[in-house]
Amino acid sequence: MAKGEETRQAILAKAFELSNVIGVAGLSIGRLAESTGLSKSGLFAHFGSKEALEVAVVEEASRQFVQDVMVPALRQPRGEPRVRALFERWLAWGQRPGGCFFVGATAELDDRPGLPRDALVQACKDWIDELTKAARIAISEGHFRKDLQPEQFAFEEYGVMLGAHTFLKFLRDPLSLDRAREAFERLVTTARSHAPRAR
Amino acid sequence: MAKGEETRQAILAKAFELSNVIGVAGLSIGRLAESTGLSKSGLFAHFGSKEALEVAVVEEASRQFVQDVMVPALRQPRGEPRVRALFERWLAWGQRPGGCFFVGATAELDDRPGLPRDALVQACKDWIDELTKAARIAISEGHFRKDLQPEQFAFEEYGVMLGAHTFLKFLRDPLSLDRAREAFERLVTTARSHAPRAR
DNA sequence: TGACGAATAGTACGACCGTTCTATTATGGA
DNA sequence: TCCATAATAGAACGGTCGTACTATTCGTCA
Repeated sequence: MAKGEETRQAILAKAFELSNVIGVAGLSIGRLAESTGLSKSGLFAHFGSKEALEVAVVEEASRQFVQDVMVPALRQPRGEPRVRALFERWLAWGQRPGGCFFVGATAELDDRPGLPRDALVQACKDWIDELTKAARIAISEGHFRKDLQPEQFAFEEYGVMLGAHTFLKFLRDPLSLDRAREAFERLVTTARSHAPRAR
Repeated sequence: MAKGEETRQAILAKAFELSNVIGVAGLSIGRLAESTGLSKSGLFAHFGSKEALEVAVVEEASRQFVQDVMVPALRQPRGEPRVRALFERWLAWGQRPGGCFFVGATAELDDRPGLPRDALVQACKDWIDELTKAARIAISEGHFRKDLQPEQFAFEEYGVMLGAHTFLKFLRDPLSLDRAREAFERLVTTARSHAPRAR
């Protein structure tokens, strides 16, 4: 009883680590079995199907994301400090070996309907929702202007994260993090007061 | 002589169409042969290897991108109009069935060194370079403020595009395009005059 | 300690992958 | 028109994939 759950967790930890680099769909059962020291069929028995394994990996990634990014950031004071913490924690998360798991998995699953996709969509929505809520709190705390749209703020913040990821992991631009932080500062600055309506 | 080139082009057109949905790496020679009506080996002979086929597909995508996005946008007047045209043309490009080819391919190839990755990196850099140049011209035309960093502008613009793509194709958010356009307006607005340095 | 059930290994299957080799067909210039 | 050659087809290869079935080993509780 305890033994099975233990190895299952060990498999998922390794699976998440590998998925970060190869991708969720790219991860094969044979490869995963080899790097965990289990037999192919022994490992397979824990999940029943490749699809179920993928769902479990997405859930494992979500678990780690909550633990490494969300929880510490939500311990910061309400308002702008928390908004900043969410962003900085994500930057650190995105600098793992294979980059951000969710960004990589998004492209793999966006045109492949099924349970893994659904699980991933949910995880991303939860994250965006957290960004939105943090912005909303910053408004109510008086840090951000009252007519700011929290959803729009989250959308733009998410875009900065995606840009940072691409410039860092794909284009290998050493200025990636600096540019992301500057973009974030501009985002926060115009969230505090109205952007100039020039022309 | 002409015949070979003709079918090769027909193959690439179909390959690009399929890649847009399944991905560059996900596209298999057998599947591509079937949907072009050729035999597997007959098709294979045109490229010599899967890797060479992938490179050719990336080049075909670049060709179409230049034709559909870059050329029409570069016909617009120098300065802000051209910056706007580049953005709007990209939005239209990203609304194809499988979304933007390059965004999808980026995630597939970012951790897989090789010629296809190199070709894709070059294509993306060319695009970002074009965004940068357009911003630089807008500065020299007096549309954007003199101390704007064109590279930073391009980074942020690229981030908005990535966000639009994810919200549209993955999260299926119907407000995606509106949010992207609003983010772009904020970008342009703060490019015209300094953002307020509150605090 | 013994036995029962959970956990794991072993093996095999059919499908598809990229690739190679050889044979056939189509094309275009002398 | 004929023929060298380009273009395409066909069959087969070793490999890996996900999955099913059966056998063996192990952990746990009476």
